[in-house]
Amino acid sequence: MENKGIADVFTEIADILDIQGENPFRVRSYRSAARTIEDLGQNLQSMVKAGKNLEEIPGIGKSIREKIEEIISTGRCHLLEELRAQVPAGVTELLKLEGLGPKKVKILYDQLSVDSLDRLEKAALAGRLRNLAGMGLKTEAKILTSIEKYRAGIGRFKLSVGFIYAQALLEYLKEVPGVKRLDPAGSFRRRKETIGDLDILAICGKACKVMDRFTEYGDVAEVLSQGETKSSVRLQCGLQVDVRVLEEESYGAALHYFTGSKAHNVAIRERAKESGLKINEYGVFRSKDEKRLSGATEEEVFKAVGLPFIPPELREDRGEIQAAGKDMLPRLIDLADIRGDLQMHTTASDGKNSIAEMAQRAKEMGYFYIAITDHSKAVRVAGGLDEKELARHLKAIDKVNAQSPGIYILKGVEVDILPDGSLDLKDDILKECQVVLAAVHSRFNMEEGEMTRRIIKALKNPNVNILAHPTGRLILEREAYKVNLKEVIQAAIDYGVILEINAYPDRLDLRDVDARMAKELGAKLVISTDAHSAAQLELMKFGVFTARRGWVEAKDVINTLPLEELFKFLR
DNA sequence: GCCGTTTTCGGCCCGACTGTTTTCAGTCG
Repeated sequence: MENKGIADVFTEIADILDIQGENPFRVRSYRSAARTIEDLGQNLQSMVKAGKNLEEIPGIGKSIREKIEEIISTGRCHLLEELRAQVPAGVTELLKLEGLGPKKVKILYDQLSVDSLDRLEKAALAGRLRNLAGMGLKTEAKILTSIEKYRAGIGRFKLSVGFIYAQALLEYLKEVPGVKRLDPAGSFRRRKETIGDLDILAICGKACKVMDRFTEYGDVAEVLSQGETKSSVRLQCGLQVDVRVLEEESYGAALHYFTGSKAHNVAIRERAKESGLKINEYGVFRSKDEKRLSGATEEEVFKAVGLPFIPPELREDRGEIQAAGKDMLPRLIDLADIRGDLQMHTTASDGKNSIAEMAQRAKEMGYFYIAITDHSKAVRVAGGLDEKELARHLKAIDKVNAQSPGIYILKGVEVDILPDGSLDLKDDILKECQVVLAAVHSRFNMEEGEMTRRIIKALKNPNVNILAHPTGRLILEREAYKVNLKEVIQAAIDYGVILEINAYPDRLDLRDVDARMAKELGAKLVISTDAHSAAQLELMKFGVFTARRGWVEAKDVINTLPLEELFKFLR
């Protein structure tokens, strides 16, 4: 069983216990265990096999450890089966509806036997909800629209999509008279790969009409709530946006609070409590007399709990608070550290621009080098190159280099890893390349052992320099193929292969937690855009965000190096 | 259910907005 499957078991247990009105802290324990497991970066099954004591993982104690072992050895969880007999799965699904929480779901199930979306919809349409305790006409109508939205699959958005909407909205709000400051917070500011909504904080002068102007914004489909300090809307695309107006003196506390993550905030506030302080979105207060101590900047908030500033990307309660406490936070890589881009495509395969155009744009961006890495022939849909075509293409690169374009162009290729682990191009031509990326583009549905052997076999080829998008996932579209990533990373280290963080916003592969595992195991990384046009070279920032979320430093990443030193890592 | 520089028992983060309520519970972040 994969970690995700085990995490799902605990999420469902938490949902059912929540509906049953069980001790909320017990519920929280299951939820936090589920989250910890999903973020773990290491396979629980392998950990158990290796005799690791799971109770050393924070948030996992005796009871949950036993259940994990039960799930791994039997594929089942006794507690969950017991709970499901009391509350069917269709009931927990109702929790996903906006506006429905455990209390209302319990009432619906107990009093109307509502145990599915369909039955809920029928009950609402028949007007049978309005007479239940705590519900009325509005609740009934709201539930119907929630069902509709849920069915339409409105959910999370890729970070890159968030960037587009955030930029436009911030431009608009900036123009509102009286607005002094605007900052996006939330998962957007933490640069999470997907965002559920967009939080924007504002400082405004007196009588500023920012809330009115916000809810009048042209792209608003629906105003969800409007208050003096907080308003929420849903945009046409389905993205929810919240704007909060704050006082200058509490802006740092609010920025910290609304940047989250929730788990990070809880941990920080617990830490504050230990030293007799209370932290909320308005500031840092002394617990005993509520005296306000600070809160204008985030630095003040961290300082109050004895910590240095923690970059937003790290705020996931994945050890950053402990690291900050020991003054051992990583010095995270910055976009400015990047000196070149080592994966891109041209018109020779499926790109939109020529070698020279790619080089020109990269030079304008201040890069010192790029690698041109078109596809190999197995990727037919992308117009992949065969040996002869690649040979001609490499000559074309030589030609552009010879015209002194002001940037060095490495000759490269993205060669396909065939199902048996052999490469799609002959070694003779691969030897002519300065950068060989190897990547899987077919047969994603192999079983884990087979896929792991396939990739490791490819890494053993001495011509291979980089393993591109190592897990093959497409965010919100396609799961990663099954592979033992830890073994792959170890093989990459053994054979001197660099692991890619693919910056293309649909991929971000390695993921943040995987990149962190790779770094901690001692692997070297490269951040590349996989650009299919000159404009897409700008996507590098998304790869850097992912690296930062993975605790990656500039020294872990080879394309922060000057060209001469880069060559040392390219066998 | 988890956890421990006050604790192995007794805590466990905190506030805004909505809708259904005449003072608050539920939901959300």
